[in-house]
Amino acid sequence: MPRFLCKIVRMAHETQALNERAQMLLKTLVERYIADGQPVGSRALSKFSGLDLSPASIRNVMADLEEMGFIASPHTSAGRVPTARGYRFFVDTLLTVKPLDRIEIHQLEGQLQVENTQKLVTSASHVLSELTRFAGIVVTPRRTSGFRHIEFLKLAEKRLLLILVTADGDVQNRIIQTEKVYTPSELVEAANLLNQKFAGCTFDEIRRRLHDELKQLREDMTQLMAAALAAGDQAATDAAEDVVISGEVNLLGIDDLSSNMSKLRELFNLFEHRTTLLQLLDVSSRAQGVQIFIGGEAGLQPLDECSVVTAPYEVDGKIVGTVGVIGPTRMAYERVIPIVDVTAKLLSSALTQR
Amino acid sequence: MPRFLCKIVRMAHETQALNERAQMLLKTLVERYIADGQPVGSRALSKFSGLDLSPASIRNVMADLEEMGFIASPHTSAGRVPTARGYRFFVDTLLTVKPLDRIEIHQLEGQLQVENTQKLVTSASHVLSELTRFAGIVVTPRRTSGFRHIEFLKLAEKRLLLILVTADGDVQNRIIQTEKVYTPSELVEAANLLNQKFAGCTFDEIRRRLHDELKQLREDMTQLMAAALAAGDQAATDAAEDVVISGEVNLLGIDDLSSNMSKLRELFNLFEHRTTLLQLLDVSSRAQGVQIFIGGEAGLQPLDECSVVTAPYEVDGKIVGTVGVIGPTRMAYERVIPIVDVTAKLLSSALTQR
DNA sequence: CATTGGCGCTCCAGCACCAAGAGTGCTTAA
DNA sequence: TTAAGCACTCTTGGTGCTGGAGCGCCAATG
Repeated sequence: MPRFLCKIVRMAHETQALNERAQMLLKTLVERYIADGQPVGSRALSKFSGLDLSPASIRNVMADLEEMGFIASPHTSAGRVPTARGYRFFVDTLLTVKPLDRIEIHQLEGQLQVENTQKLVTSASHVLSELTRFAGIVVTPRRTSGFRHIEFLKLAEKRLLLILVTADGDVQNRIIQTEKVYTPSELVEAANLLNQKFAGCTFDEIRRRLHDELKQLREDMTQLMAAALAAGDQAATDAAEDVVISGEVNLLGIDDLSSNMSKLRELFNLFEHRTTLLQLLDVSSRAQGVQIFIGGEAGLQPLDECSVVTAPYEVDGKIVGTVGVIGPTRMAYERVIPIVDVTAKLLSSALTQR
Repeated sequence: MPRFLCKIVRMAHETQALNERAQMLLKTLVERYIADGQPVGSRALSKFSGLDLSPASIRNVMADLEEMGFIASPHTSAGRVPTARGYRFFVDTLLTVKPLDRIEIHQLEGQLQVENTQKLVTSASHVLSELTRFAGIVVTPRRTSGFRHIEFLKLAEKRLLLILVTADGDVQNRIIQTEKVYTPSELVEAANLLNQKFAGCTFDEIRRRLHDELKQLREDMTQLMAAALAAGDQAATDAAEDVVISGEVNLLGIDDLSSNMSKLRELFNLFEHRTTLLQLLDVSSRAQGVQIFIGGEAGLQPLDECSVVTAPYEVDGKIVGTVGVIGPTRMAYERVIPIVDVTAKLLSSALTQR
């Protein structure tokens, strides 16, 4: 039993009511529908289920399944289509995922660019979209707000460049306008002070502790410090978590989605509205392992006919972000799930090494 | 006569053949078509041209215009639609642009984020897409490959962070793996050497000149230098020109484009293929002032039903990049042109100030 | 009693057909 | 040169028809 089946909502009456045959039929129905997108009729099901039942018998079971809300028919005389609930049950208890084989994992690993965090995250998103042919999403890790090293660099008379190496090795830079003209040695002095006394602290901490020492400092130094703190603070919030999306284009080709243009537009608007997406993905980062949101389960209308498959990734055992895929609800889950799973793991190990 | 009408291909016979009346009619035809997207018939033209001609007379002129390739009819009994050539003539000699008023310019100016080059460019692209409701594009300035300041920072035993301030004030950083463990003072020494001797040079120059001095340096120093140079080179190519696009979503709503899905997909694929786009925009940066590419004029099929309006921007009088808008050929040029024009100018002045 | 075959019913997709409307081209008259 | 009239063409929207797919129900069957 794979451990990423987290949201198992296996209500008692469901498994009771769904005998083996019904489950089997639901399974093949969903599989067939995922495979070719057409409503599945009793005839087809009788052929592909491997159960050696006549269409008539199957019709009875299908009627039951429909009553229980697992499947629905678009109109009177079409085949049946899985409902969101049907998909849910399918991925939770019927789905059999085959893990990626070694070769695929190696390919995937090779495509990650490990030069720096930014590139790593971007390439992960890219790989996800390439492999699944859907949209890949990665939430960048929240930066720890502490700093490791600070440096002042004189650009012009009254313009300084503040270089800030954060605790996790990323570099931020900010231009500061000053009132006074500082000499290089003053700048070095200020930087040294900050580095020696406060390296590793958050800017809030520094501000608090600096307050006590402020009296012993010269006026101009104080100003420089204050500017540095403000800039640092801004840099910290600036580097807040963000979400990287790639391969949105792929979704244009999915006919399930591109049939109604307005839905598609909403979806793409959602992509531009990072914050909303972030909330959804934040939820997923609280759980462990692969999570699947089907249709509007996430509470966002634009995702009506989409599913989101996510998995958190971690640094040194602590969850710091989420990777995932957004595609049509009618997607090949047994393929997408291991891809997301493995990507999360590779990302974790790549980040932990550094 | 506005100076951004650069590509005036006013062949002699064209202006000769197009008497004032024909020009007037072509103008109102294009304007009407741009306004409501329907083929324009002789009746409508007679009403809106202000020429007090009967539909029958106008039909004669329209027949001429069609023969000359300025307009075309989608089918026998529809109105007429401007051809690419018709649009061309329209924007080149018939169009009257009204410049933005002061208030709009100020609004626009307020939306540009001047914190750093990256933000400036991104916000410019954003502003363009917001104002025109099409896709905004900005080619980031090519970085000058020289450097202003170098700094080494020890991350771990054998891991260094190379901080590189380029001549134009942008900061790059690279992680370097070393073989030897360097002491902080060694790092300072190396940085000082590079800063004092080579500030302002390109990395190629440094490499050449360093070659002579290499003998006088200790072995470990040489290695450090080599690593720095390699990283610097990579950073320089890495920060090569790139193109920032925003508001692609807007194009989903344009019914001219979203009618045929496959075209739309091609278009979005083009957006992901930065390099191709870059070539097109590079061409535009050779000319001065606003340039307009109509339909496939740029030589790219995906842009069949699109127009591209571009303008180069400059730093200290030297053209360093291009801003522009991609939208449907049926766009309100008299509005888009000044927006692009002003954005380019604002960007220029914002960049020159720093 | 579960399973099956058969029958009637419903709905959709595709096609042909028709009428209305819009707009043109051509011809003729002022 | 301009205008008016007329015949012609083409699109658009609506209607009606047919074949096919699939279901529900019912009775028969092992």
